[in-house]
Amino acid sequence: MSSVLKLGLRNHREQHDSCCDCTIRNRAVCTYYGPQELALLEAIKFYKKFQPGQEIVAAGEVTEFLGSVVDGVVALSKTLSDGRRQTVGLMFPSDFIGRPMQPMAHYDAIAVTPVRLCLFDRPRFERILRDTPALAKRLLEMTLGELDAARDWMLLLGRKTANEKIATFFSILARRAAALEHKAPTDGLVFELPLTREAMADYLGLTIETVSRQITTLRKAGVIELVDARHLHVPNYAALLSVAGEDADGGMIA
Amino acid sequence: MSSVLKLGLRNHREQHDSCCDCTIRNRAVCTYYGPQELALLEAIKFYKKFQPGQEIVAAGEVTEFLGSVVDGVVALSKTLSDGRRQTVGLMFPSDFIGRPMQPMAHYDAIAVTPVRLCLFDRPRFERILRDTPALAKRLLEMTLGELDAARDWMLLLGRKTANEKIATFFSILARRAAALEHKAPTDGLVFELPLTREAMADYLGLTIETVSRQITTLRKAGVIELVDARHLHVPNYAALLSVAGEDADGGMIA
DNA sequence: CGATATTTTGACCCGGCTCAACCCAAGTGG
DNA sequence: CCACTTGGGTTGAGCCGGGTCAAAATATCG
Repeated sequence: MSSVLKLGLRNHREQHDSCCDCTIRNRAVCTYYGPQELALLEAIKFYKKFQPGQEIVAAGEVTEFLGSVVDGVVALSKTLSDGRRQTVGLMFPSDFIGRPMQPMAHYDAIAVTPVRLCLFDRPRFERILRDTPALAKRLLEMTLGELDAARDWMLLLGRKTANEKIATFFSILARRAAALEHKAPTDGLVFELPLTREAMADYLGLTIETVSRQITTLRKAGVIELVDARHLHVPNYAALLSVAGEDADGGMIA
Repeated sequence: MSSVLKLGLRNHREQHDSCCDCTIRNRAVCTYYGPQELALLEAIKFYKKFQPGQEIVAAGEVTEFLGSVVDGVVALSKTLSDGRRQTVGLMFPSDFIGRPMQPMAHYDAIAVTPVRLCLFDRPRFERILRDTPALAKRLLEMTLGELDAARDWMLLLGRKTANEKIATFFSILARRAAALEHKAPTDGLVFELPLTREAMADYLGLTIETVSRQITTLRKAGVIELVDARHLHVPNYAALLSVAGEDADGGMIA
């Protein structure tokens, strides 16, 4: 219930690290910034850690801060009054959390793994946003990317079968894992599933049981292998893509 | 198949109208522009009309133009290789079509009613975008709005029942119709359904038959009345919202 | 007016949900 | 060290909402 982005947590700030050797330096909002512009953000940034399952913001709250995911995975979710829940976005390192120019949060943000955020005070960030076009441009670029990803996900939610949903999700994780090592996905790739079955179900518009059953189905079909419940081995990436219903490398981003 | 935004249609341009008395002057990308900035866009804009069902762009095409919907409704859709189709956005007057900084279209755009677009040559528009922060700001604002709408729609696609989907869609159209007359939705509101049953099914992640059946169900429950197949009467807006599963006025935008 | 598209309705089926049991690994406390 | 929780994950049995297939009813249009 108590949101940490909401109010007065300056006391809990982590110490500064230099932006220059930040792991997300070339992918986050600050990408286009040169040294002196970067100093503007560096001056107002602070880090904050969250435990798995911890709520970062709740829908409807007024947030005082916004910023980037540095480590870990954050789920953005919406909930109906009777408890049905849909995750509308998974935020990985370098993704930006919080909506500029509109302080009220439209969705819950929950840490699904241990998370570290690089946060900025909202009014100060928005002033910098007004004054430096490079930041505005990058933010527009990232938002357009999010929009494309959201629309890809709409196709998945509205039209794909449970089996295709799981395969699509795994193929995206595989691509992401390969990209982190600066290469294309290869056969034999092994990567971690950062989500519980429940978080996967929320993201894919399914139930836990269906997620589990479809994973079993993919396993028995030889499309994937489970190292353990949280580690996946993809013997044949093309086969996975084909089950996912993507032609070649069909557009998904996040 | 042949896309009209793609190439060399300068010959088919409609005549200019003044931006000053444009019907979408205060809501489109140009909102924040003063007279002299507006002249920049005015100089390069042209109008183009489309018939219902006509394709405006196809996914994968490189588009030479982008711009605003002036009249009518455009559906943005994605299609799987076996033909399953999901509409990922409905664009109404003042909405912006086309992705700056990335010429390849990610989805089909199809006119669902007679449509008039106000178009700009891509390279020239992007130059203006670089040079005038007001445009960039407005575009960011609109894109963030689209992202919120897309995520709301993900909740609908992933978690709502067919009945709730239809009711939600109608409540949004009701809100939009009321907003056009600058007032809140009132009981007794009558408005047009601009979409065929098929287009609704594509948007809601359903089949035509289910759409038709659920409309009948809502009618028999007294939540809506059909003036004719394309005109809806809402005797009790609160009842409609309640069926839609929205608390009070739950956040939906487009 | 026939011709063609759109919408509605009916009968049936099946994929994914519900409910329930069970498994397993990791605490936790006596 | 073992008994007991606890939280994730898997599996099974049965059901039902929405899909499929088919046909009738109702626009829309030359």
